[in-house]
Amino acid sequence: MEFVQTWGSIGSSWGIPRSMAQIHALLLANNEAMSTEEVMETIQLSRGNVNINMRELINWNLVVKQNKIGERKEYFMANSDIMTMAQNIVSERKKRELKPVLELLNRLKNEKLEGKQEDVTHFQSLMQELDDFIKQLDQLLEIWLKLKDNYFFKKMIKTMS
Amino acid sequence: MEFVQTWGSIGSSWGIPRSMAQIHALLLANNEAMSTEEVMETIQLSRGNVNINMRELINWNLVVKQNKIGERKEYFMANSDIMTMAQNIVSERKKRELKPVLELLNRLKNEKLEGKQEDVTHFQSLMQELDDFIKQLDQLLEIWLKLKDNYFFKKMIKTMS
DNA sequence: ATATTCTTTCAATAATTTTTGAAAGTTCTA
DNA sequence: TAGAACTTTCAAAAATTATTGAAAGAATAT
Repeated sequence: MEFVQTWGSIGSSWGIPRSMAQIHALLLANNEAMSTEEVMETIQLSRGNVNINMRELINWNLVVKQNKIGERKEYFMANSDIMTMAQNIVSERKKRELKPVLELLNRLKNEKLEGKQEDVTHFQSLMQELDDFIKQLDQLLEIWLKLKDNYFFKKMIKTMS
Repeated sequence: MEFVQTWGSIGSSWGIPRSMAQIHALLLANNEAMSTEEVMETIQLSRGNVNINMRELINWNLVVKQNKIGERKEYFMANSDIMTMAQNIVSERKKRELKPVLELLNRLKNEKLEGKQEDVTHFQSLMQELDDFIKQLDQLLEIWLKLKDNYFFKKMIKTMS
């Protein structure tokens, strides 16, 4: 329960709904799949809340539906591989937040602006810098995903820290 | 203004107050230091709001105070190096959010728990996995900070993407 | 076809977070 | 020392976001 609460408030401070993070934590901690009812009771959330956030967790690929044979009820289970979990969270937020920013930056970078030449230049080079930076960050993430299981990479990380 | 608005809503969706991000964006975009009054007028925020969020930006090392000679008023300027900016944001959030989680994980990892042996083991290995993961992420960030300007590293990033 | 069991929806409500602005505080000037 | 210029504080209000729960919708069994 303490883990569930903490995970919830961390999520919350990063812009992820508290309940969504709590449900995720509960499923992560739980050895086997749980039904909506079980989740509702364990962390005291309404049916609608669990339903909506569970769907979101499924969208993010953090949770999968499971059916038990002979039962109509749906059960849910978290993907328990942490790396995969992180990957999914990163790629989901990238999709939602990185792309729109890049579009804006590129548009503003090239837009004709009124004002003192000096100010315009300053603004446009800021746009350029931000654009470069975000792209570099994106590449770093890609590399990490590609190399995370690579022997030499792990060794390098160990050596360097 | 469009940049300010967008930066504001991105900040907001990552758990950073909208006004704080807006003020930051405005100062970034502006070639020279601005006074509280100027900020208030430009983005229509109350004096208190600007004051409080400006202080926070200073805490995060994203903004510095400046004094113009012969003037009593304080002026503010954003640190315009994007890399430094990113570094400060990362280290600030690390300080606030990473440390508490690591403490929790370590405590729970070692705590005696009641329940089925199987479940306890599952939970404890989750704690271990999360702990390892967060540490690895932290190391990756360190390496990035160390190597970001390194010629071979940049080349590697370029090659790999 | 109807009942039963389970899931989904969404308008209303609640909780949380952010923002305001007026008053108090500070610093400097004359 | 009073007064002007500026900054800080924080209780109250506003805005935003999350949650509820009852009703409607599906799917299956009898």
